[in-house]
Amino acid sequence: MTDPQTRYTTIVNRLRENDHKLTPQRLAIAKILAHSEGHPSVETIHQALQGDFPTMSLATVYRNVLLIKSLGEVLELGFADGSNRYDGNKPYPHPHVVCVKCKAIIDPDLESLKDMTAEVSAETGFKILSHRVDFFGVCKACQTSIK
Amino acid sequence: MTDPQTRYTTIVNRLRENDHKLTPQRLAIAKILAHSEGHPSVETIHQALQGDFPTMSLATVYRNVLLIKSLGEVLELGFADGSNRYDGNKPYPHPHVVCVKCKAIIDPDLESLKDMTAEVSAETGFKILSHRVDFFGVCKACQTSIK
DNA sequence: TTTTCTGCAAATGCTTTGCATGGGA
DNA sequence: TCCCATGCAAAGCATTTGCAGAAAA
Repeated sequence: MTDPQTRYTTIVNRLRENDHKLTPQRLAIAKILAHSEGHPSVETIHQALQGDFPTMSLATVYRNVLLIKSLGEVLELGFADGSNRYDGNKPYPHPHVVCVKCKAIIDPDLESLKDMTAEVSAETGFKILSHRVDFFGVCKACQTSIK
Repeated sequence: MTDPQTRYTTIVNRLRENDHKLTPQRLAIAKILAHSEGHPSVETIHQALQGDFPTMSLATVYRNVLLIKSLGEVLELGFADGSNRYDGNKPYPHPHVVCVKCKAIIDPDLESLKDMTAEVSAETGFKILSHRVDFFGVCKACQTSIK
């Protein structure tokens, strides 16, 4: 994981460079994205800020996540069920492991990803630019939970 | 690619086994899914059937794709732009290679996929159930095309 | 005949947009 | 001061659902 403080600074700088105002709401959203613990959804971000900004609207979260995404500082993960999750800590393509029960998302380090990319290239002749690699399963905690 | 005729028969049998009526609309949708040329969307399927069923509603397509999916006979591919595409020819998780220029989609055979799944399991402790592995790049033809 | 399926329209649920006010720079 | 940003509500969009009539078995 990248240092959240560093990521936060980077995002704020990028906002400044592009002449976007640094409102308290915007900075608060940027801070959450810089951490991106558990890969938050818009809903999660909104709820997390209810304490500090009781009147903050969902629209503001949507607008700012979209803005930061347009600056290339957040990775959007759209899923088949329509849910969108965000990662502003590692805003570049990387593998994910998703728990189908508790919806937790983990970033594994996969040694074999480089080899697989090479294999794809060799077999198809494609020049590979990016990827979306997700695994779905049940996390340790959910495997042992009594329910 | 699996023989579309075989896939069609399998889907129809599965429908019969589960006591679902074989309406003309349902069978027509099953036939398109059995071929799944170009990984059709609901919209695409609906338009393709306008000739034979001018009054067919989108709801019917949605309901039947959902039904066949619930029988495990179609793979749903949700993309970041919100579009959902379906594959009833190979209804199980498999890797895709997408050309970002001409939108061609290839199904590569990746030897390293099994190893990667094992690596994910070993590193995270997850019990892996399925995956979504897509690579994006430029195909051979588009690499050499003069533009 | 019985039960499911279809077509239509209304209702979702998530995301975006219009507008007037509020607040950065 | 000058605009951009926010909050609210309304509008969009793709998908789902309720209902009455139509069709499969």
